[in-house]
Amino acid sequence: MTIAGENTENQILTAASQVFILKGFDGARMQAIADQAGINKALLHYYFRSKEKLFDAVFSEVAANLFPAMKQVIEAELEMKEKITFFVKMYVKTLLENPFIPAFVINTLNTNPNRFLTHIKKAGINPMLLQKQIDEEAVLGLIRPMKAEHLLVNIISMCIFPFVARPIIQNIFEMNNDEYQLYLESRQTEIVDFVLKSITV
Amino acid sequence: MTIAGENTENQILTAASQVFILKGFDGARMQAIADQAGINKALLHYYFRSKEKLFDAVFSEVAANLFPAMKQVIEAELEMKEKITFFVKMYVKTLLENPFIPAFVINTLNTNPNRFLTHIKKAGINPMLLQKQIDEEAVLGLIRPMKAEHLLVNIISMCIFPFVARPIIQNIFEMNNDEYQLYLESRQTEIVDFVLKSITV
DNA sequence: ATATGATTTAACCATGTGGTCAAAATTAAT
DNA sequence: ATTAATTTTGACCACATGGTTAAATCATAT
Repeated sequence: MTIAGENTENQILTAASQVFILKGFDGARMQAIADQAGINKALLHYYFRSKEKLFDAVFSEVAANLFPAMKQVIEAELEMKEKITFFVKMYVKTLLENPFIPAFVINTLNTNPNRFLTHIKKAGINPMLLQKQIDEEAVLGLIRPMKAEHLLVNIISMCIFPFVARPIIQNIFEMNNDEYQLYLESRQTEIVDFVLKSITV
Repeated sequence: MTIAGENTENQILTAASQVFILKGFDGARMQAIADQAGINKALLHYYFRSKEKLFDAVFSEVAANLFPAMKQVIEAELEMKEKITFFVKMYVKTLLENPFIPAFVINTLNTNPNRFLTHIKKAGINPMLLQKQIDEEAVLGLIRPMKAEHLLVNIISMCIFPFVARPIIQNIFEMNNDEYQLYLESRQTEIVDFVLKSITV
């Protein structure tokens, strides 16, 4: 077996990622993916039986790259404030490298919920651990008591939202593309500040 | 001219809203809209020339209902902390009544940016005013100094995100639908708390 | 060199899709 | 009641779309 097969498969996956992420499942065209990959449309069906299967492959890969890093930080051996600092900086950095992923996931989530649910395979994040740490540190007076499901969602919301609502925000605050890039980068420290100030007793 | 025309037009708009919001532009089918409205597909084209035009009509209406309330609060004569309290409660309440709108807008924004840009017509929100108020109250020591584009985005992020990422959050924290509803409601006070604690000097 | 299996392609196919049109049905005007 | 205008419909069209197939090309082993 030559590696050409694997190679083509990867070409297809790369092309499919790009098109699906940009257009969503419904907006993506098999022909567009084939063109992007520089191959015949029939080859798509040779490697992946259907559009759905191809999408699943792409989505799995994308989703797989999204959660583990998160999980890793959350379960790290760090004081909560350090953990938050580290998490936000890493997460926003990841988003800066893949700015269209969040909108893609949200789009899939909401227009094809069934398609998503098959892929959810337990994000693997254990909020109990997080809550435990919050409780412990609260007792020590390091942070104020709080529910993990609010703290975590607050943080992630602030990280992700500027990526999915970019056109609106950019319009309201009249930023050009360069300015918005700087804005996104500045949010790393800004979010950390904002959160730490809030959870300090 | 009878009002029957207007009536049918509204029927169509209502049906179109439902289908577009649920499926997005690309996923929506004219036939599905016609069925939902209980009319013939050709009637859609009689009242609105094309799918695009129909979508525009829907999107205009949806967008029109989204910003003005926001603008109103932001320009109100209230101290910042009161303003935030009022804004968050009102905004989350609005979202609870239209839980699928944010995902719909984000979807449109990201998969059909051009379609959106024609509708953007200046959200009308003037961030300068907000910044001015922040600066003034910061001098008075009522709140800490901060950039409006971070404060406002932080707040709106936390309000909206749980509506667009619902399946993920619900999965991670293992909530059922009722629990999630309560969670969303509880966020009204939770977000206010979180923000006020953060901006207090 | 040649047979064998994997890979790639061009040409097709069935169906779905947005959109059109002429005729029917309904409403309004005389 | 008759005409004219508006609204609604069923049938239809051109084209796009996901998918198939048989043949061609390529690689590999003998």
